[in-house]
Amino acid sequence: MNTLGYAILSLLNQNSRSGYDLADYLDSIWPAKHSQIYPTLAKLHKKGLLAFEYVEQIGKPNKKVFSITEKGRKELAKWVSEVQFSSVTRDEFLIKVHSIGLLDIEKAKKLIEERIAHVEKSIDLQRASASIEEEDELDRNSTGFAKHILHERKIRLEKEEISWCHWVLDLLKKSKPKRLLMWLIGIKQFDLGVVERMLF
Amino acid sequence: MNTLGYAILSLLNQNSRSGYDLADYLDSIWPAKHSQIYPTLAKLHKKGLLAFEYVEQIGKPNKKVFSITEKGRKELAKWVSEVQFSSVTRDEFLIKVHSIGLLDIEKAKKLIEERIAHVEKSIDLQRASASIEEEDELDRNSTGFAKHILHERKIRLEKEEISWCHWVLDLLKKSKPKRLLMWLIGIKQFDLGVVERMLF
DNA sequence: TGCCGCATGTAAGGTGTTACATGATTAC
DNA sequence: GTAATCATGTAACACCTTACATGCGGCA
Repeated sequence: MNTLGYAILSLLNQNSRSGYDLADYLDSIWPAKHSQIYPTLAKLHKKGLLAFEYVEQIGKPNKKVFSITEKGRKELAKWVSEVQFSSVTRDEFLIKVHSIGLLDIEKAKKLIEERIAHVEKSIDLQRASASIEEEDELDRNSTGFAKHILHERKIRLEKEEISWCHWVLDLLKKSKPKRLLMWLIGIKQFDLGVVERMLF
Repeated sequence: MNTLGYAILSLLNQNSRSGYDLADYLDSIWPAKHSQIYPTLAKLHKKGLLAFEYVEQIGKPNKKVFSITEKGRKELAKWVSEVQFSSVTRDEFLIKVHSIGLLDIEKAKKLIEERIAHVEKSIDLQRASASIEEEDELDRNSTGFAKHILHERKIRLEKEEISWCHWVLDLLKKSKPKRLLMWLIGIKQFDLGVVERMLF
């Protein structure tokens, strides 16, 4: 059993859903495309961890709605109890930050500002989807509890990232005069036009 | 060209290194195993983006030390200037949190506490590797600058995660009496032994 | 004696993405 | 009429991990 399988079981444990729907919900815990979800659902079904029924719809294609079985719930519970967890993050932004020295100051600022925009957009999307849910349900076993704390986690981390971005932008502003100074010391004679271009 | 290629170019742009060494440094920006690094280095070399020389060592196997070429630096600079960045995080912990309702309160706490331990260990490792570097160099183009801000980013996000963990632990403690109360309302008659087990 | 670290690589297998295939309905 | 959304799937490819192969030196 691979991790995607457990992610799917985890979602189906809260609500029966179609494979198509799963893709959206998976994004928050273990992103996957349809082409990966459908074969995995078939595999889980073959193992008896979930069941499905065809649901006819009007104006839309029919769908297969999957639900978790008792066996599936047990399998999931067992896995969740195991303490180990592997985690990988691959973010192209980190590589670009690592090579930020290759960029001139304008492009460096742009890199960070684009990141801020990107993360803020994500926060807005997050808020939009969360506002539907009610927040007073704080019982640990309720469906809303897990979603609520995962949502809070994402928002906190994203806000921290934005605060870090502003911290970097500050450093970039400060580094400018220092760079100018070092350059002036290096050449000893200077042209005011060049100085202006480096400051503004 | 894939992203790993750019990650390698980015590291080699700061320092010439062997494939074996790259693995350690890659962890912070784009994790990869040796079996993936060596073929990628060969591919980059074939494209003329990097050069290498054999370095003999005493008491250790000889190594191939790679350095970036002018062509490689240009290719990297071009890619870094492009604003788009894709990012994926796949963390089993998120799935387990999503299914936290399946665990009894002790196991739920343990899940979060293990996470705290895990992240704190990572912070310690991070600090240990960073203390070697000097911090007064704040010029944007210096080798240390990028490492310094990436290091700060990681620490900030990890601290935020720990703070979130404590927030969750608090919620778990609060949810306990409420759960008990609801249970009592449900059954109307009760056994003190059961009550004690649910509280402590 | 056996395992760990250094060092470079190949092979096989699993995971994930992009593209293809089909087909109805709704919105611009 | 063209694209977008709903809906399920397969095929080909790219990417990543695990295992294998080799070999020296140091350590318990």
